[in-house]
Amino acid sequence: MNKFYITTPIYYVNARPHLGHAYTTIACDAVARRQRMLGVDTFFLTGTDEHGQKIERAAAAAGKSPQELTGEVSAEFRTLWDRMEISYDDYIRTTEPRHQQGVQALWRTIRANGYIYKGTYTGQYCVFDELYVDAVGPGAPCPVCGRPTETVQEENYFFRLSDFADRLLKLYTDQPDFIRPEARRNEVIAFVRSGLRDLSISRSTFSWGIPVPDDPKHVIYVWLDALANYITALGYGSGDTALYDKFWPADVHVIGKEIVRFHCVYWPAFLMAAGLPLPNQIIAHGWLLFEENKMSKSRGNVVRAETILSVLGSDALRYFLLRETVFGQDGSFSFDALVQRYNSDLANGLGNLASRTLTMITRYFDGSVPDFPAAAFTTAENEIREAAETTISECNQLFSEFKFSVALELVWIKLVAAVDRYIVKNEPWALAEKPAEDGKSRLAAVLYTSAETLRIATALTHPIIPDATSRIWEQLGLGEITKLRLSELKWGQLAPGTRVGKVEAVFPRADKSAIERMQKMEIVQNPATPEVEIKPATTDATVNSAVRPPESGSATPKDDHKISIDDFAKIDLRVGQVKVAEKVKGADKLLRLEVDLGTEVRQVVSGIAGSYAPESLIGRKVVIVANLAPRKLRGLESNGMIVAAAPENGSSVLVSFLEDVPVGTRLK
RNA sequence: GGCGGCGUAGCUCAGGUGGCUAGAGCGACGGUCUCAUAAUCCGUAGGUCGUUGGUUCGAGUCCAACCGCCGCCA
Repeated sequence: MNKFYITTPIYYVNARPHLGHAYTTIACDAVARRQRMLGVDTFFLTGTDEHGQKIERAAAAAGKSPQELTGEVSAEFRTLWDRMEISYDDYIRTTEPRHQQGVQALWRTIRANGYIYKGTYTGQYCVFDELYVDAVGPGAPCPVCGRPTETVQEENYFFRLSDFADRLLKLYTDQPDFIRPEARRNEVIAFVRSGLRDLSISRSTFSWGIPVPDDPKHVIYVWLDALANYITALGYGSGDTALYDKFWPADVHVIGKEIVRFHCVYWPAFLMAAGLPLPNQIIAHGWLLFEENKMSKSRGNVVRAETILSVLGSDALRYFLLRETVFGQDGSFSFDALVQRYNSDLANGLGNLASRTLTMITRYFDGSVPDFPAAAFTTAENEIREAAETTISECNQLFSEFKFSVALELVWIKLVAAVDRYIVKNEPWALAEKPAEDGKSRLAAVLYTSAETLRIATALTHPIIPDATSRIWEQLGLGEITKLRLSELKWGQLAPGTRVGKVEAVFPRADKSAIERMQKMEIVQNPATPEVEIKPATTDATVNSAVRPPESGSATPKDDHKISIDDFAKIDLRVGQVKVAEKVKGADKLLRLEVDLGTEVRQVVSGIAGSYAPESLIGRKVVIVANLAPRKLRGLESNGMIVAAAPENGSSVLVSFLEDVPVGTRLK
């Protein structure tokens, strides 16, 4: 069957799209585009994951309905993909009826096969990770994210994951390429070998999700919901399963390394339980680090793709991400490296080669690809030709292994740089001066060889840099590049007599100001430094350094703003525990809290109602400025204040501890 | 703590089963051409191959310990 089905994860809409999302999606797009160019019937799916308690709460905090919030963010993702020339064939949202219907059908099938039962769970739950947490007591932090967990007791449906350990291990053995890279595969095998417990697959403590069939008090666990998108988008569980019949199982699910377990353990088990075919491969890439640090919302160092798009264009971003990083390993991003790559590889490399080659054809042959006698094709030409032919076949292999960086490097070394060298050695401008007829035919051979190599390099890189290569293709006089069949690409297909178009730079050089412009845009649009809401005068470097991202530019504290340790010691920061929390009537943003400081219980009024529901705070350990002068807010006396980070989007994030700390402990 | 991985030129990385003078790309420095986007091309840069011991005629390449970094352990 000549088909290819590739997927990105569906992105969780609790965060705005950033470079990490772009990275996954670009890699999939490059592969999908290449498959289409090979003539394979290709289906490329992406979408958004929109259910769960986290979304429900985020929406409440933003004063929106979950539908409004998810609609907005989902649209943002889609807009970004369009700007990045992502050629997805379908975009699924888990809130769509077609998905809900498919998920419920999947549930029913698994249940009918006897793999779902009802049980009770008591313990800690991390809302952020949508995760039940074992082996920690009440109030303990989530081992994954460090956020406080909540104690819950609920009746749930469970999935008999424990039945699948043997079948999963057999799968990993029989299909060694099922999980890649190798390191991830080994981790998964170790995990499964250590024993599988049944998995809770329903929630009854919130309602933003897909109802469990025949028991609508429960909603289906977000991961079962989300993973199913890979089949519901194809029509599984609907009246029209034509796409499903044609494209399932997927050829490859591309994911980030943080969700390996869900895709390599749970998903195959769900499919086995439902009696459905398994995907052929799951490939996990690494993280994109920003100047050595993990990009994350809480660090405030998330880089938005839009910034790069607006300054350098989509090809620059696509090229950089796939060239600079080794797929599977963590990669690092910086504006500096981006601009350097752009200039050295794209502007000075491919762009300049196109420019000089086409200009010479225009100048010396009146804009028409020259013909030449066979005798003019010498050893030098033959070397280039052979390099082009081997590169074509090696690219096939490298792309199929997701080795984008190697493939691109190869094209640049074997084709782009080789032709630049070839041109200088053969000096077409000098040949053009020669009056003799042999000079003319050599000139023709040199320019034909250059143009033909340019054509092949353009064809091979089109899946990665679609925009510029389309334009080079047109300038070569070849029309629509999408009509090209990569499977038939070979040397000599450039027809003499082809009229080249108007020569225009496809990658204009970027100057240093590009870096500054991008940095400035990030700082304005993505206020990187959450300010610690103590008091302006106490924004001391020692307090702030923990949350200050590197290179936050203008935020560097000036010496004359520094304070002494004595100044800092004036602030009495203490650990307290919230005993009572309630809304202050008539005030949207205020909560009245009673906080136990060990020696006394204080009343504190805090403007965090937009970010936290009162009930979610009870029992939580917080940091209190204990010696703040009392102040009246809405008639209530506030004795102290709660320390929270205050990102500029208006929400607040309370300071908390990863380890347990006794109430009353002084911070210093 | 258990299991696994990594540490090679300023930067990013190659270096199956041990053996020519340890490589590539980028950057830096010097030079050149002029078709081209102040692009190209040529040359140079002399890196304890994390540390310390082993095995061996010979070790980035095998073994051990140690240091540092990272991943997985619901």
